[in-house]
Amino acid sequence: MFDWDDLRYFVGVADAGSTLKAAARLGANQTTVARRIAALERALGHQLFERGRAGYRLTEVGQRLLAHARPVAAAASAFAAEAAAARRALSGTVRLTVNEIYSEMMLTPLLAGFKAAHPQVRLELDHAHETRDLGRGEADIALRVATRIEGDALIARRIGEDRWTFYCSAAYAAANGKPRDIDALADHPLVGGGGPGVWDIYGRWLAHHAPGLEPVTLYDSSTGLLAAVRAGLGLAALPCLAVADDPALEPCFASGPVRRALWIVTHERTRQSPHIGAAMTYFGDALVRRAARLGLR
Amino acid sequence: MFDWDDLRYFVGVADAGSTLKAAARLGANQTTVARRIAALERALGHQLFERGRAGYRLTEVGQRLLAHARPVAAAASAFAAEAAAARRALSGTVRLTVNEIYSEMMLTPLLAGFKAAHPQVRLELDHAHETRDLGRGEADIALRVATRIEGDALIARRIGEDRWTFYCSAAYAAANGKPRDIDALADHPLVGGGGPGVWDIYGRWLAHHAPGLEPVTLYDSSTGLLAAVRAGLGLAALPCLAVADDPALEPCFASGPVRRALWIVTHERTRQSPHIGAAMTYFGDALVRRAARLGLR
DNA sequence: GGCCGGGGCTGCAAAAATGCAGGACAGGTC
DNA sequence: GACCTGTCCTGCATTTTTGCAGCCCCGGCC
Repeated sequence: MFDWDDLRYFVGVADAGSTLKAAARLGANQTTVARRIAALERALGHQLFERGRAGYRLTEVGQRLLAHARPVAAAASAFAAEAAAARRALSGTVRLTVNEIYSEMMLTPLLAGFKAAHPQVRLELDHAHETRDLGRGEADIALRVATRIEGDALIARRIGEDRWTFYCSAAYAAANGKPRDIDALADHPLVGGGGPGVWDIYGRWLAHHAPGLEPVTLYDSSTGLLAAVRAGLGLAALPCLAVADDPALEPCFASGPVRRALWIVTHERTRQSPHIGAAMTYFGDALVRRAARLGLR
Repeated sequence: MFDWDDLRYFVGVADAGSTLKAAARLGANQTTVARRIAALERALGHQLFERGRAGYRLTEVGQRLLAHARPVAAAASAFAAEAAAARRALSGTVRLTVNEIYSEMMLTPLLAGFKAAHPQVRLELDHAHETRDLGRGEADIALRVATRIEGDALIARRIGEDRWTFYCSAAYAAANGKPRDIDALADHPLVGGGGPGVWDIYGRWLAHHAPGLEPVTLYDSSTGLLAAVRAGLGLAALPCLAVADDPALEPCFASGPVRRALWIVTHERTRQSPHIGAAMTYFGDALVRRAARLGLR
């Protein structure tokens, strides 16, 4: 019987294209990766990869077997996520996943209050770009933008509408004035990027409504994007819920009708845990109040 | 990250109940099994088992995680089956799974002819009691009893009806006479068993139609059951398709109306392979002819 | 044409996993 | 009460795996 752990290397090398890159990603040594692959090939009786100077390329058999190795990898990572979730549940930790652009302005000010109200709960903020699977236990609570939340056993509470508006810094507005509509946008420099989750929405809107316009700079993080706008580098479309009360920013004009809303979401199974329930209530209440204050119900 | 291979030991110990039994089943040393479990617990940060004098008992967390470990094990064994199927395809091997009671009389006489017609094909006969999953590549061709074949991409060819009749040996009939119907059955000794697949059908029929009757002997294999009937030990219900042309056996009376049929089945994906196609045609044709000869269309 | 970087392979020493033998212990059995 | 049997754990020698340090090869670039 082959070593199940070798499937990790199999998938890793197939995805990375070389044992060197795979080793870096898997946190192992190139030699080890090459040897695990060789061992797996010996055990299975198949050559999985074609060795070339350019790297490891899947053989036909390898390709076919890879399709069956992926489910193993998926199941193994689901197992790991479940173990992590159980560990959090036992240690009173709550993992909250949220795009960082919403995190800084909306969540950070609430953390001290939450800590004071629930001193025994440890909070982990997860700003990963990927969407976490709550059903799998990859996170306990998520802040999500969607028209509505779909999922087997997800419990979602609506925070408020997710309106986006073009913003510039107060200093920029004083020096250059503010555009009043899309057509005036061409006379102002645009700052783009913000990472997936922001640029997905913002960039797609730009491409659709103002096809000629190119941002002068692209940031890969939303903190960078925000900092650039605050520093007066130019304009960017930003979610009102997150930045409407930032005194350094001034709204120009709304970027269109609102279809989406921001939701706070958890999983039915994990909501029973008192820590997670407490966090849902605390952050849910506070965020709903915030949305009402900003007129974004 | 934990070692995926340790999940094999996790599931093994959970099922076996002790590291010693698990080690025997997994073909490893008890010490190794215990140490792999300890390593997994360390990596996951959870105690999976309660150690006691009587063996390893799952903790609550262990139970919960076991439910997520099983899918990994299932995916891994599907991967192994796929690799084995690919190996067979490349080496020109065909694996045919069939209950042994059908195998001896129906298939064995055909093997020499098949070998002569297709000398390059290696044939593996699999008499396992479990049903093989053709979709997973656990076998290439199956002989199955069913009212109809259901499955995603299975190709099934009907051989003939699966009628069952009570048989005894010619010598037994000469000495004791033959029962003409169910009611006369009580005056004759019954031989039971035959392993799963035979006793499932035969035993359930007995329990339903002749509740008081107990077999004098139970065999766990169908070769044993057949040999006992041939030796004149008593009567047994047997599939006509398999034994109707056995000169040593005499039919008594049919055990009921026929709902099921015997099918030869393969998977769409594997049928493309010339070896498997050749075997399907050869055995399918020969078995259909046999069924027609015995009047069991 | 020399140089550099990505990639793979080999030899060797260190580290880890494995199997074996032995020991302990609880629960039956004669 | 002596004696199995099934179970787990520990210590030690052996085997296997791993990581590191070189070394080779090839293609692109200055």
